[in-house]
Amino acid sequence: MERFREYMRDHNLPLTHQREAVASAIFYSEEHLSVDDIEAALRGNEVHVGKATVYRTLDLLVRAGLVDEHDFGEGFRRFEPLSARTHHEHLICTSCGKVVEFTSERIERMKALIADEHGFRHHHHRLDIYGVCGDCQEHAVEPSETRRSEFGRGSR
Amino acid sequence: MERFREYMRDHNLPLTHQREAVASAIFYSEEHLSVDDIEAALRGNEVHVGKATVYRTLDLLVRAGLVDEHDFGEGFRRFEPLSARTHHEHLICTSCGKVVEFTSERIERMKALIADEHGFRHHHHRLDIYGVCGDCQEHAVEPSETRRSEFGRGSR
DNA sequence: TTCCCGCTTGAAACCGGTTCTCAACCCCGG
DNA sequence: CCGGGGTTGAGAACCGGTTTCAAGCGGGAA
Repeated sequence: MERFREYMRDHNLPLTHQREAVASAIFYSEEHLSVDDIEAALRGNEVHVGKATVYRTLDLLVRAGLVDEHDFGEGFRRFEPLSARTHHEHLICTSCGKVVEFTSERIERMKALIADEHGFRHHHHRLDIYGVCGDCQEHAVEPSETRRSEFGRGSR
Repeated sequence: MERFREYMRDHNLPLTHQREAVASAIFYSEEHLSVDDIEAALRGNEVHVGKATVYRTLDLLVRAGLVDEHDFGEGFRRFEPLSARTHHEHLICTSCGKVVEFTSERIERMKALIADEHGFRHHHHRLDIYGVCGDCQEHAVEPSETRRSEFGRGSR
């Protein structure tokens, strides 16, 4: 949060109530928030924040390198604070939607290697593993072969 | 293509001209096709295929496990035949959009290991590496720090 | 402190991909 | 060849996300 204020100062950008509200909503959450989540968290707050401003502030935060943007194939994006934590990958449960994070030093090294091999200047990457988490494996109907296609297209 | 007809037969689904047209458009292409690409390829054909049918048939093919669906962050989906080829990952150029495929036995092994570690029953995964390809590194303006955020949100 | 200008904001219009609706149509078993 | 249930197509609806533009602020200047 302090880093956010610092960034705004350094770039001569006005620090409005709306921007602070959106930023704190993200920074004080451990979740991967959707725009809906953020709007819900802000509802009832003393400062009202419109949808457009939420999107604009998220853009700003992503550009500032303070927030990371994800697409889990739900049809909309999710955001998470990129505090001091290192880059990490995601394990996504196709049954309940739970997201578990993990890191792998070996994958970090491998991605650079592979990009090199193909003449690419590596920039960033994304590794998402989809599966069924332990909880869902227990008290769940046997996952059918259609499970995968039911997940991932969202509700649009 | 034969596997497609087989699937339809086995599931008692009518094999219409439209479905055959869409299926062959995909199966006879080596590219990652968008719905637009598919419609363009079908234009001028003797059988006319509506947009809705293209989407419905793609759904069908994905569910049948004959086609794979990708989201490269362009704002729309792309599809590719999942013939007999093994699973592969993607290297995506953030400058020209070129997609290079690669496989890595080590990654295959690692993903299973990681899923296990967290109690997940692994199902599928996606590894996309974003960077700048060799061609674009040469005759391109020096990639600015904003390049990443400009890419990935599509043109919507 | 007050003034002022430029950046920010919000509501609503807009956009483009995808899905839904429903009447007309076709595949296919009988 | 018939009949009916699944399929099709045009367009409307839907839904994230972005743009528009008039009104409103932030914060440096005076």
